[in-house]
Amino acid sequence: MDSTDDILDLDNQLCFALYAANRAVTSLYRPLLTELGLTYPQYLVMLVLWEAATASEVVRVSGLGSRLRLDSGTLTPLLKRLEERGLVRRQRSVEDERVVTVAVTAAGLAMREQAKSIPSRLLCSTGVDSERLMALRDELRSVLARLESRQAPSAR
Amino acid sequence: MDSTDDILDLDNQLCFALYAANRAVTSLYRPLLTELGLTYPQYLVMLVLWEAATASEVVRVSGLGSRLRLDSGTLTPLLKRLEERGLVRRQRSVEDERVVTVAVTAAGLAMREQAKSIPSRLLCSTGVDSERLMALRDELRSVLARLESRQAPSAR
DNA sequence: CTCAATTATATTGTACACAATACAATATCC
DNA sequence: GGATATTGTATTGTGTACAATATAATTGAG
Repeated sequence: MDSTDDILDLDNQLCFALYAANRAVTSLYRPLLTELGLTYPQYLVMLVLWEAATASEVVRVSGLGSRLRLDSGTLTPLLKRLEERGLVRRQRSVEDERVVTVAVTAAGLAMREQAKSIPSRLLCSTGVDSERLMALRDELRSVLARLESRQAPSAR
Repeated sequence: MDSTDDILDLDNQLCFALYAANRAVTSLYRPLLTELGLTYPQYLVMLVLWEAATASEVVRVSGLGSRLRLDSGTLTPLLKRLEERGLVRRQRSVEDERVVTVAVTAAGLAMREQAKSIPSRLLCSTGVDSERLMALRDELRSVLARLESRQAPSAR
């Protein structure tokens, strides 16, 4: 195997490390979120909506999308499932009928109390010390910011 | 907002940083892989198969799964699509008929030459220096190893 | 005022992920 | 050697992702 072959070596690749680590972490969340009946992306949506409810802010589908970097093709069916379960209310704006706002219901807000234990329980289940995880998080955020500033010109 | 609310703050969470960074990196690959007509997970499968072809090793579906951390429910349809395109050959073993081996065809091997340019082109498109990315990759790998050693006892 | 461009969301189709289950073949225990 | 457990892959169903397209409402130019 010559040196150019190493370039394609799977284990050398950042992409795969990210891909595998992401799925490993998601699978750590799975059992905890199953208790709430949420999937991982649903949990992320609820996090944003809980934050907005606390700050008394109105959230649109487009706002959720830019925050979570998801498009409407992903969010619309996800939000409809949360609405069917009574956790969320979708409402078309009266000023601009193109806009759909999303807010947690009382049941959705109540779920927040159960969700509060998740971050600390997850941290325990990793077996990795928290300073190291926070450093990793910061590095990921920094790289993400750089990537997004690069693709911004013709953003989705 | 009291301090316990911070725990659920989206931006504090490693999980989201991983989730978003993974999708951002995948979307950087997308245009390059589209030239080859591959999706990102298909590309990862091809990387393993190219490596195996070089080493003259036989790869099973289960081997692909443990390497990529994917199960047969994901791999079987993916491999069938690669087979339909003539990039891959699936063959049931004669010694043990439960086993299906997967290998690249001549066309699949030829694609490797085109794929060689991908890592360096991707690196350029990130705009992040490579030392930093390698450090991030190593840290992710290390955390992944720790997570997997924890969940290993009752692995999927 | 009206047509064109833009904006915001929804819909459709393809392709992962993964849990749950099915099923067939091999291995093992007695 | 036959019941039982294990192993390896396939199938099914649910839920994301995302490109491409559709639709409807708003904005803006003339």
